[in-house]
Amino acid sequence: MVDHVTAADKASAPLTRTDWLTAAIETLGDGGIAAVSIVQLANTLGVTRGSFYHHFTDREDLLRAMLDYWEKRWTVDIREQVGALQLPAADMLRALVRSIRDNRAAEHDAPFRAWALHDPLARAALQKVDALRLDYIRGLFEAAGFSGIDAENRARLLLYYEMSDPAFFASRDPGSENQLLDARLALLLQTASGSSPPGRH
Amino acid sequence: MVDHVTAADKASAPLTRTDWLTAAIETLGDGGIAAVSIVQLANTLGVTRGSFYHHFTDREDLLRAMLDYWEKRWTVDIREQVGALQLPAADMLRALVRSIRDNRAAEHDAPFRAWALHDPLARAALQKVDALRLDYIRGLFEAAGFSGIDAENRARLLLYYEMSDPAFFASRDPGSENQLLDARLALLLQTASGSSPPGRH
DNA sequence: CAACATCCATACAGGGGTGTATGTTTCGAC
DNA sequence: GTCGAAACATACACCCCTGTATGGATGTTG
Repeated sequence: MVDHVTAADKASAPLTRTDWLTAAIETLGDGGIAAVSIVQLANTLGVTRGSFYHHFTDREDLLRAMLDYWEKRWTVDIREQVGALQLPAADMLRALVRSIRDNRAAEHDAPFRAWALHDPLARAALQKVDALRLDYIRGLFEAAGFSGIDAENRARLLLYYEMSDPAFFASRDPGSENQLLDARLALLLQTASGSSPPGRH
Repeated sequence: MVDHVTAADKASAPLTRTDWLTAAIETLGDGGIAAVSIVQLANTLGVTRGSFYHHFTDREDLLRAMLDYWEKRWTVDIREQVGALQLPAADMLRALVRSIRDNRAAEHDAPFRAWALHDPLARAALQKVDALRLDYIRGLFEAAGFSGIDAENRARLLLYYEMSDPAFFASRDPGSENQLLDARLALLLQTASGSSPPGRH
């Protein structure tokens, strides 16, 4: 989404390895990993497959490059959000959720998640990213005063919500969306001081 | 002599449309929708493609049948779980979560979810099932005394957790798993601090 | 036993994809 | 200007898949 491709459109601007990469990731988002075919990418880039095999050795070479790119992109983004604000944990959680929504993170890595379902390479990359995200969120909840199982639960509840909601029930009006978010954060940041439910234990 | 019409294994037991269906769904779980090819299914079933085109008109005919089967299976399962127990809502929620885990529901419909990402047919079926599930869970939270945005949030938090956790961080020891579950239900059934506790029902 | 439908095999036509080997153009360096 | 590498085109061999047309086997029924 970042690099405005230097117009490999009309004039003969020579393509780079990154041009193929970004085109492949975009195609992954549109049609899944099966749609990431060399001929199709060559068509959208306006060249033939001969160009591809100059920049990559294999199709697997491209797939690995896609995963590396995606993985590093997310580790970088995480660190940005970590270092950016110096606020109370509750506010940082709110900012994080907003950032996830604004960047359409859930929609963006859904195809990677689907890909990882049947490809060990993609699964390995995904597990790294997921672990990083959960660690960060758990740390925020711990900074907010929770610990142990409680922090773990709250972190997972928040992570899963933000990753799943756009895929499950997409596009509600932003008004009720914000209301839901506020109430949700209040619930997840609530201490166990009140009445406890009739659960065993 | 012994004509158990069960498994089309060795002798020439004629295949049914359902045999192809279940084989297709199993293949979907193993390799995704791209792996659901007629030749491959014919190989695993021990016949040629000629048999397929006797039971189905198209590949799309098979895909639609898979979605119908899956959709109806889940509506049936939901109704079973609705009518089964007559307990307080909190206990029914706990039973529901156990059922989801025991049936490996999340793992089972992950390939459908991935499929729906790039196929409008699958997406339509998935949205029906998701809406049904959320309605049911929200109803349980409303029976537990929550309402409006609060019930909606709690229902989604629980649904997303159960659908996501196996895919994100698979296979933890069952001990801490149960601890997490208890604490999570306690959190989701907790009332706002200071307000009057909700009577059940 | 003959007619008929069920179930499956075989053969053909076509499309789309990967890899590889080998030209062809373009452009900068010396 | 020529040499050579970069960037791409072309052509070939091969694989996997779909759809359709047609034929063969098997059982059931009157």
